[in-house]
Amino acid sequence: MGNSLYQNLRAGLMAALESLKASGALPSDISFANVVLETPRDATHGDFATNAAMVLAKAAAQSPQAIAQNILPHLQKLPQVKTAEVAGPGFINIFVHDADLFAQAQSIPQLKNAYGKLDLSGGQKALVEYVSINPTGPIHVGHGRNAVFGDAIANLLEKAGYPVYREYLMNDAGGQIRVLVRSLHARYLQLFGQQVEVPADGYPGEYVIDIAQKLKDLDGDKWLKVTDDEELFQGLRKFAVDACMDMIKPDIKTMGITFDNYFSEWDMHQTSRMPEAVKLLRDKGYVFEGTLPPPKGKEVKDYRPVELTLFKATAFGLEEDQPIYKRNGEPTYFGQDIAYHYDKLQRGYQLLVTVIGAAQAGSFRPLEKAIEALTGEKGHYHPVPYELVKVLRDGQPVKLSKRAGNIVLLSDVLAETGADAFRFTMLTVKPTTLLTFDLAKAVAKNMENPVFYVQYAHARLCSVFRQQAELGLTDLPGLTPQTVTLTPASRAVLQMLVQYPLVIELAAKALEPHRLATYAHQLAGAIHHWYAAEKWLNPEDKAATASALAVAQAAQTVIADALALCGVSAPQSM
RNA sequence: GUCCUUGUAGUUCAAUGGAUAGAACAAGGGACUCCUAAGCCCUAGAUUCAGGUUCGAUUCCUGACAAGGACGCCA
Repeated sequence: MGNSLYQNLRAGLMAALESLKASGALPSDISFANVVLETPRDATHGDFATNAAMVLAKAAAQSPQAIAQNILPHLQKLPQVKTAEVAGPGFINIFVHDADLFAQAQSIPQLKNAYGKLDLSGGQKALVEYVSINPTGPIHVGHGRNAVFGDAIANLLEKAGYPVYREYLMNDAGGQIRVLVRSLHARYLQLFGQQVEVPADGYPGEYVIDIAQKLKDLDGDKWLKVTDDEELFQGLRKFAVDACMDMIKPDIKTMGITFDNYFSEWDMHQTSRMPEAVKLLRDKGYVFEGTLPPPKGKEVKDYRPVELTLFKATAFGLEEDQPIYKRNGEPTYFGQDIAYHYDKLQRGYQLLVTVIGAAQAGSFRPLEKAIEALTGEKGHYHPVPYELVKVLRDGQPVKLSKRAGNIVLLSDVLAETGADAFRFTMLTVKPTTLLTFDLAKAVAKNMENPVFYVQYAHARLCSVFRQQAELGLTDLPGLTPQTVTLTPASRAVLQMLVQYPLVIELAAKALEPHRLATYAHQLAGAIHHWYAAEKWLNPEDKAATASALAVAQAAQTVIADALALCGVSAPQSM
């Protein structure tokens, strides 16, 4: 994986530390876990900097200065390093040769999207589960946030070297589907002129009428006389679910997202996954029959203790045990979730990522413990909570609720902003921030959207190469490290390109794709700055032109790659 | 009452424990005879409060205060 200057340099730093350990200059039991090679904000602090001396000082019982002085000679011996110096409280600032920076630039266009590619998987396969909206209605804006993050995380993990499987969990077996079917049937009866109300707790949205119409077109009056709830559920479940998925899938497609699998919970329950998982947990002593204490949050008048099948979450330090089956024998959501994740594990995935609404965030802890119990290992389950989107319409917050019917549909927003703008806007903000999405701004003033700033940088680069062809500036000299000319502005761009692998690594490890968007925006800024500061195409100075274009080509590769990971297009012109 | 998330510029948001806390919009002021002005340059403007850990805290811990959310066998 030594295809980047950054990775090579970090390897050199770690080797230096190891040799100091071997020579006795550092204690033999010292840990380098907290040592980082970073890219300083301030360019005068070097191309790279490390905190090694400071973080090792205590364990080594030496001053940061003394350790730094020991490390320095090793770093200075590295071929890429021009100078290395101790600064501030014990930073080691490293400047590399322009020639090495430039060599990196030249290699990037050839590497294409292999540049920044890592192998962090450790042999693990990743399953990223996202969107997973209940098939009971259309997608709203908040769900779009889930989709954008899940897809970007999947892209990011692939870049980081994981085999990635993208999955949508269809909750097509639960109580909400029964509610949907009841609502559908009510609408269906209305189409036949019957005075029936949609159930109070049902889905009042108009889309249910459309589905009812389809049902009428398809089956005629077949369901007119049917009154038995269970018979209706059995008969109409799949039809209702499919109709809702038909509303959901186009929006997913519009965003440029494809899933490897739509996982049906109903289908899973036709298999023995759930009993298998429960038996496994029972055999390990984590499942038992017991009663739960009364709920704490609110007064429950009709509370009666009932014996249920429980998961022993308290064995893992949680407050309460969790029911796996309801009193009527149906699995609880938690129970289904155990089975579903057991299924993921059985399919050979070890890194289980789920983009999950913050409202459910409290419930992922028991699941985390259940997976721990199943595997005997920690660290398989990685929930990524995301907050709701607060939508402003005419400056007033709009409440998002499928049940209330006053939702802001994702398809409406996408139609107005476009997929690129929507995705990038969502990605510039970390998922745990309660995001305020101002419709007026997103729609009317989309010229101010940061996505255009980044895409424009890419388009400008493309434009320069078109100009180059028009000017016939094709007989450029081959460059050697001696003939390379870097200016402050082009060097700044190059510095940003060099840290790309680090950005990938940090974003992938933290499952935080918004860092990519932030990085892309910063890189675009450096490109615009450079573009305005200097003219790249200069027929009078072909060596300088060649240098500039080599950096520009590398920049084009990286910004296009970063945009691709975000799921955003990189236009040739705008 | 318990738990989760979040408090950064007038506003919307950034900042792997790191050096002078960055952008954008809004405000004020500039620069094209020149590769795309959806761009560039300059000015002003912020870490809720109090402790603690650390060489170093916006970041980690504790406690206030504030906002949003969850709290039976609902998904």
